[in-house]
Amino acid sequence: MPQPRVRDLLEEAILEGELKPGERLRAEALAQRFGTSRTPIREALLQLEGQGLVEVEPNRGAVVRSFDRDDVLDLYEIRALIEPHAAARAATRIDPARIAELAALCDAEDQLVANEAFHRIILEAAESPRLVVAMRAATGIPRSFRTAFWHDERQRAESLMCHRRLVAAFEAQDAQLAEAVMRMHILGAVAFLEETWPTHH
Amino acid sequence: MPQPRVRDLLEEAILEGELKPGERLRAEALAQRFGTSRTPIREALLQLEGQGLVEVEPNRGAVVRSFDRDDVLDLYEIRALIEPHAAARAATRIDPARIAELAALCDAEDQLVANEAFHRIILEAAESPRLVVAMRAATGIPRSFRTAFWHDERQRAESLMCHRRLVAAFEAQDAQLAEAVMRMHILGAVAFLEETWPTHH
DNA sequence: CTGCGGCATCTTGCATACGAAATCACGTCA
DNA sequence: TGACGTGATTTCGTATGCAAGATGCCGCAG
Repeated sequence: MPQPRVRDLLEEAILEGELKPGERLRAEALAQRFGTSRTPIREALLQLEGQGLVEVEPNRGAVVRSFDRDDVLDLYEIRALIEPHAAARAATRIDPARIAELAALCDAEDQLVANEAFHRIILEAAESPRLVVAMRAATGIPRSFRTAFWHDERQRAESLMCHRRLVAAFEAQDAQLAEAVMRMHILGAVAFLEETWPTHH
Repeated sequence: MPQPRVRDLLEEAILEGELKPGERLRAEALAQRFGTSRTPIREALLQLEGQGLVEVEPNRGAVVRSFDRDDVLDLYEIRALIEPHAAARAATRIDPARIAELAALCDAEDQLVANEAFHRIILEAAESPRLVVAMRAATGIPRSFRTAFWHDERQRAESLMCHRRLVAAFEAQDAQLAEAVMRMHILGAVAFLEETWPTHH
């Protein structure tokens, strides 16, 4: 097991919300926090910039990217594009063991974490390395932006239903169905976002 | 204008084919080449890794990514997904000045360079920052892999026709048409690749 | 009271130094 | 002859120093 790299620790800190959007990231402070020097921190920040999690301006430092309504909708529009495609590819490539994992995740305790794992497994099952990097570059946001979903009973039920339908589609190796369900799943999230996060602020 | 960053010089060198796929990238040698030290080189390599142009393995160094047939087809499959979407968004957002630029590019001398600019303008006109980074992460390959297109007369003619049709679609702000033409355009390239680059090696 | 200029301080960007891991070469032993 | 182990050399990863650019504060003039 490789020791945890600074990049991953920093990514986790941002996704967990310990470092908040808009917050200035001073290299020296982060170095102390992770018990290392500024060099690995700088490298991590540059990698995370390519992932859209931080913004680095030359000679002015890095800040955690801020995500307003338009950003998040933009992001989900790309998910709505990429993930159905990934699901379609996965339908004819995924192996039974993975399908079992997906099925298990439907009954998991922590639905927030389970949901992430669920989508990641499908993305990887698409067996398109480029698709993975495209998603990574486009879709990282702090989890706090997604917790709203899991507080709404109807949304949670619909999500779970979609996941179960996806498992069924994979078992039947039905690419069209998988694609359609995934598109509905993502667009459902978009609609929920637009409802609960109205324009007027 | 900011001075040319090492990252861009290195990217150019790879896209131009000066550094060939599979070639080992020793930090010290690159540092001398660009008249700098290893630190900026390391940072550039990590950024380009996120862009899919190089592969960095811990404690073992960086290599220019090799692109085999499957890689390139995988890449074009993602273009076929993203660029039609970008074209559809651009159709209702692009301003007339940009359309004029696109029209001018159809008559440009260097079709290889003009083609790149053409697609970049459309991508930016989609006004989706996430879409831009997704494309960048997914679609960088050395230009040598694309030169084949411009040696085939029929392919060149079809390409030019698609470009002109796209300009017309933008003038009419017809998102559906723009999307369809762009999809045909990219899938045409895929078909050409599959013809000219047969599986049997 | 407000806007501006200059100085002190802080932060970044790059170069360099040093320890650690990997690679390579060579000699030994089966 | 071939496989393996050991030492030398190369290359990477991290820490730190220093110069250049950015930030912030205070005083001054209008």
